Amino acid sequence: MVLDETFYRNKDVVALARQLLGKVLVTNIEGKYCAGIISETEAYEGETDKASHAFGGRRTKRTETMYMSGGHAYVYLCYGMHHLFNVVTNDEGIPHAVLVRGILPLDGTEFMLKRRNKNKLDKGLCSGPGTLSKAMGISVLHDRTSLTGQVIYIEDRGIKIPDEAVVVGPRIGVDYAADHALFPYRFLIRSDYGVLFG
DNA sequence: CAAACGATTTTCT
DNA sequence: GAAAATCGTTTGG
Repeated sequence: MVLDETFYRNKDVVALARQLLGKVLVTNIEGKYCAGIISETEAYEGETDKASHAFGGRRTKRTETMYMSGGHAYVYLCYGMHHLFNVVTNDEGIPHAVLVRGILPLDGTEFMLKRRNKNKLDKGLCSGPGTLSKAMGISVLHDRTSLTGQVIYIEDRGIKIPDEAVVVGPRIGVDYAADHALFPYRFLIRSDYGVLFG
């Protein structure tokens, strides 16, 4: 089934980040169908989170997307060259979001390889927030896209990730957030957990 | 209006 | 392991 508003409006962004593991991210971009299992996420707890763009209730043209109601895409450019894909959560006015940092290729891998200029499926195809966006065809053009539409959405295909297969730890690349960078808001599927490729 | 910088990736040593 | 690539957003004058 396709996840709907009920899922995205969850008030606990950290719990939602955990629940996204094992869900399937689908894109229909440029007429190409691609899908992958979400394997790594990070929660960004809006106004109270130093690592969030919306810390302290900051509202700018860019961060405005995060104040939308849960179930929209927040995509922005990082380091001048990487498009990072986030899922906006909670109700309108509350800037919570989950950064998707990694997926495991499922469908449309040929398109992903082409977009990434690669020949064969390797571990690095979609293993970072920038590379997965590139492989899936997601760019800043998709900022504010509804995740309950046809272009980008997330499905539950019944894949369950047990707690013992999940690694929880501090977030990456947010050292500037001092103590908040240490919060255990990062979730990833253990690399040796073989639901997928064994 | 100018300057600094970042929720990163790739490449080279 | 280190460093470069690269540009929109944000911040300060």
